[in-house]
Amino acid sequence: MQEILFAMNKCDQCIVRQLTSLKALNKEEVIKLANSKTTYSIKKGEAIFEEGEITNGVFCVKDGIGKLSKLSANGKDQIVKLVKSGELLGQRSMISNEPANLSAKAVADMEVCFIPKAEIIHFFNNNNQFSMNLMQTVCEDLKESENDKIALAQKTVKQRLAETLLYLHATFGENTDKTLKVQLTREELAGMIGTATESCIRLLSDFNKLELIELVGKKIVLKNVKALKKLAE
Amino acid sequence: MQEILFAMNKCDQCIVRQLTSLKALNKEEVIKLANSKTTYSIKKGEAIFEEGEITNGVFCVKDGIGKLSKLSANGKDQIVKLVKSGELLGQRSMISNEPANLSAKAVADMEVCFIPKAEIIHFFNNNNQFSMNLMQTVCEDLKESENDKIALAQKTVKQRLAETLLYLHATFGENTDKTLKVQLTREELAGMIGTATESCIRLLSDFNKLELIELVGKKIVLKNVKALKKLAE
DNA sequence: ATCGGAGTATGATAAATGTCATATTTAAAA
DNA sequence: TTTTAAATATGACATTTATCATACTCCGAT
Repeated sequence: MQEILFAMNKCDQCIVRQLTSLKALNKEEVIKLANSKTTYSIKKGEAIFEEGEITNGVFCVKDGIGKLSKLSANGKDQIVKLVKSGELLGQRSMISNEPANLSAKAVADMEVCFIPKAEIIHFFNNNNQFSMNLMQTVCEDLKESENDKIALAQKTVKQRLAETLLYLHATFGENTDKTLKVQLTREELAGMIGTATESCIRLLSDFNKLELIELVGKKIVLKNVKALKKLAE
Repeated sequence: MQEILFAMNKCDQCIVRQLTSLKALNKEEVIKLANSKTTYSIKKGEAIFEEGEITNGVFCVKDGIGKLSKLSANGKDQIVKLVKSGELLGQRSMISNEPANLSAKAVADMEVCFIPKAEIIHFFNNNNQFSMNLMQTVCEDLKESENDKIALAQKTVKQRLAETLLYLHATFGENTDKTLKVQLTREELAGMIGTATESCIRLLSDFNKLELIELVGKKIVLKNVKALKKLAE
């Protein structure tokens, strides 16, 4: 009994459970979850899994920021999505029974929990609310991806940069000195908007001169959110 | 009894059932399906649903070809996906409980069946194989969308055009005169690859001169698939 | 505190793509 | 068959973006 309570608490108090499909789990299921999960610490720059790897489960992000990316033929690392606390990683390839299509790496130190495939499938088959939640998460990802696709096809690099800076600000917030909390290199930022690193740097310079942003060393401060929004359309 | 058999046949013999998540349904469920579905004929150019509409169900494509697209601020219609016989439309927004993010229009005359949301949700909650199939379909769409995103971000218009022509050929096949079966206007083709109509026309001209394709009026014949594949990388 | 390398910045130039104007062709309607 | 509007094609040019070269700057390791 003591043990069960202990095990349960391990997941029961985790913030992630309030945010993901996992919120649909009942007490019994949470105990099952707590007993099968494994926790990992991932240092900035390290990989959680690599493209082509078979993961056999999903990773739950407890803390930190990660990027999902794919190395393209020309050697550029295209960032498809950033993930933060409360998101699941590797759901898609697990459900499709395929090796990972993307690599997952830490952009800031991360804490993640690994949940084996068998657990997820069990919850999926026995808890309608859970399966619906999971389904909705994937649908949300799909919508976002489709909208990104449209932006990539129709907006200029400048617009996409403005949009991405606003996204980073809205999603990950700022430090006390107003700089963006996610600290991506210029190369990573270029990889998010789909452009060359130099083009990205050049446009940041332009934005700086126009006082839309301020460059504090390698960090970025958004100075004129309204104008950035207008620029992004 | 006579009636039940009749109703059942209506969906039981439909090819679509062999291709979609619907293949997991049992006899009883197929009868339920047959009794609740509505069949529509959509003429080329007509809409099945428009962006922002609440559909309250999914559309099953029995025949023909459709496009999912979104009108962007600059007035261009970005095509996100083409659908053919055996695919479901509107699953995403139905599951997310949101108005449609995209418009669905016929590119060639279509036959579609509408299945009300209540039916789908019922199958989802009571048939694990169905819910898993549906989930896998959405995951497949997500993977495709992510890969499209990478292509848009990293490939040139020329590469994307080659890639798209190969996709149209592989997915929809050719007529007896070797021309592509899907007949998109140059504007639609431009909308698929995310470029200006004139750029698309110009590149088609180039491909024609290089004997990679042949332009037969408004129709297109792929003449050198190998070279196109190489071009697309 | 200094050094060295990665990351950032900027210039010069080339290449890709968009835009606007205008001609030509196609296919459907009269 | 002729007519006509829409679609396709092409030229001229502007703009955007990539590429290559080089310089600068930050920050951690020594």
